[in-house]
Amino acid sequence: MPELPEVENARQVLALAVGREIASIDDRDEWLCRPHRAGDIATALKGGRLTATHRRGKTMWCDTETSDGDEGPALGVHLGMGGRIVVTDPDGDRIGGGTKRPDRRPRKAEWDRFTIDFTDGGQFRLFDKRRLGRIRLDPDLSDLGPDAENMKPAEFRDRISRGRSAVKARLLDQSVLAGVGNLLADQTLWQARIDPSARANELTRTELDRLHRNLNRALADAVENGGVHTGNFIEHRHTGGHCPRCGTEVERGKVGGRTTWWCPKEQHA
DNA sequence: AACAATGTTCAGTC
DNA sequence: GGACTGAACATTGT
Repeated sequence: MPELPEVENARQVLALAVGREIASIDDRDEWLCRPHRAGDIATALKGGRLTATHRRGKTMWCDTETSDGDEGPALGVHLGMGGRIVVTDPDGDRIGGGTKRPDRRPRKAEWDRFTIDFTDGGQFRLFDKRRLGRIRLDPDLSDLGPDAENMKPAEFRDRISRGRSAVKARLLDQSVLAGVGNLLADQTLWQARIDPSARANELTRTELDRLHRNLNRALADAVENGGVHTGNFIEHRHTGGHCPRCGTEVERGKVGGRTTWWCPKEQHA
């Protein structure tokens, strides 16, 4: 689930945990809480509270303050491939996240990989089946490019075309710009009618601007419709799928290390 | 059983 | 040294 639109949604849920006093923390999963040892995060934050939430691309972090009111370490939260944020009220009911429908999918307790208990009885949980999410103190953001949303056209052109690799690989590179994932990249390239394998530095200015406009459009659509999976190309992204514009059967390959689908008729150099 | 999965990182190569 | 590529990572679902 998590690309920029999903993560922004998760951040808004996380914001509902701000200001609540931390009673205890379960950080026993040393894989997720790397590179800390179990208890490190609990010790650092117990008695304190989250004071603000931030997001850049797919990375979130919270400012914290200690029980003395001093500034505490930032709490980094990354959803990985399939993590979700859960925040509950004192009754244990989930809050935030738009849809109030209780999820009926089976959920195992051990899939809650990190938990904060607040003194009011509510919780913050990182739910992550695949265990590729990350919780860390003072996360290093220095390798993250600017957030993919609201980039200036010139900045987008410069950063994307700076490298010689496939344009899709540039879109996925979080140090070039932060927030685009595999689905959003395929959706954007299809909308822009650009071959995912095209060398980034060989794109014309017109193509780069078209790519940028369509990234913004795909982003806005995903935010409005509730996720990158709602993109109108994504549903055709499977064997036997057809381009919703021209009807050509979509092709599948590997670009930028990820499975890639595109319309071979409309997306080529 | 084998493979893919909406992500990141590390080792290896040019 | 930088840029780039592919495998590895842990786990689940098909």
